[in-house]
Amino acid sequence: MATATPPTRPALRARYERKQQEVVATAARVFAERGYQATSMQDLTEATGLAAGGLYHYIGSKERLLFRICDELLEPLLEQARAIVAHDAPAADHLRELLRAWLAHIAAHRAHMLVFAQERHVIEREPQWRDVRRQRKAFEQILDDVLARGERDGTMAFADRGLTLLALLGMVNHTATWLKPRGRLSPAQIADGYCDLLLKAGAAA
Amino acid sequence: MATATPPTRPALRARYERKQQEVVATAARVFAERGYQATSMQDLTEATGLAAGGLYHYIGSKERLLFRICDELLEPLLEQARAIVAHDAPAADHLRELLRAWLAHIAAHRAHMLVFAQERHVIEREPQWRDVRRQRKAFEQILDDVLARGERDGTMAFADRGLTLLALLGMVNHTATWLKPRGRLSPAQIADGYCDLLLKAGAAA
DNA sequence: CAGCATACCGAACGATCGCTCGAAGTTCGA
DNA sequence: TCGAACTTCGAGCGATCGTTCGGTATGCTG
Repeated sequence: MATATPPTRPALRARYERKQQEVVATAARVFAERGYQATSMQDLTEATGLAAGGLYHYIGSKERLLFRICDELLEPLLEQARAIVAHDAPAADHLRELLRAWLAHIAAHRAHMLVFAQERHVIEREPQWRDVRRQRKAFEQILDDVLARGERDGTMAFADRGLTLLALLGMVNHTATWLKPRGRLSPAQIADGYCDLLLKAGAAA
Repeated sequence: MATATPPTRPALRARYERKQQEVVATAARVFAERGYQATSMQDLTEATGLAAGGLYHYIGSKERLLFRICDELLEPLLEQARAIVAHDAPAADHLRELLRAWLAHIAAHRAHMLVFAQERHVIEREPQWRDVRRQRKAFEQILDDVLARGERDGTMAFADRGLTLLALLGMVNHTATWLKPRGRLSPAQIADGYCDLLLKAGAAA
């Protein structure tokens, strides 16, 4: 995996990183629309306005670009999730907060999310994607822990917690495919909708 | 879209079609694992044991192959769904039957399903995929109709039927990514789990 | 058995792929 | 203000892409 060449002079570092992120965001949009493999570097030069050489100055390689997209998606989400479960609150409250943060994140990084889901087969198979897989796993674990805690303290009672978690992951991940900026429901409303769905289905007797 | 060259002699037609379907099934497996765009025709010649010429004898083109995979997935599923809602039964029974048929279909055509989900961006954008989009839409409409009927006759009461449908589509589609042939839960158990989730969440007051 | 439809091969085609690199232009720090 | 660091260009690299096609072998059919 080739690396880009960031400037050593600190004064230029900020400008470099801003432009780099701009390139990543543009690439994410194009990847989401056309698919990662189906997008050529030529497509990206057109979308970014940079020529081939200029593009590689910022990204290192096409795969590195994909990695960056995944990292920009998962890292801040995981950090938010950890912050939420760090403070004391009932499991149901944690679940609602997690879902709201998650949906807001998806809304703000819809293209990133679509690419991440679309390239599942790359992420799942290749050894160099182990860290990405680990981040995703860690996030899912946080959700499972919250559901487990709800079961343990008697406020939730799922027929099958494992299946419930998988259902939740499915519905939320799927959201990226239909979510529109000016849709009928806001990300928070969607999050609450999913949360109520789970809490009603798992209402303690 | 190039067309393959099926034999006119009826005696050979059966053999041709059997082998053709074998090729499609193999291709679906490889596509699901590596991705459609990332799979080269060379990969397919190795997976099928056919040389390039022999392969094209059966498939016409790579895109045609993708189309066949989608059609093999959607057409029989849609037919089953129509048969289910054709007979008289309570909405909840229809829902359960639909989910069972759907999950069984996913289990039997896991690779097809993964490819279909993975290549969403192709299917969504290109005009020649209109019929495929229409089939998917028709299936979703059948599901929505069942939920709407349940609301109308008072046996179901969803906070937001539209969101519930989207959640359902999400969780079921996502199932293909984690379903294992010898998993803890059978397709029917998963279907029932999802069905109970919805019915509990949408239990009439 | 004659003869054509079918099955399959594999070299080769033009196009396009991701990426490199030397050079030119620009900006920063001393 | 001068040289080094940085940014960007774009022609062009070797590799690989999906596909074609003339060929041969193997049936089926009359």
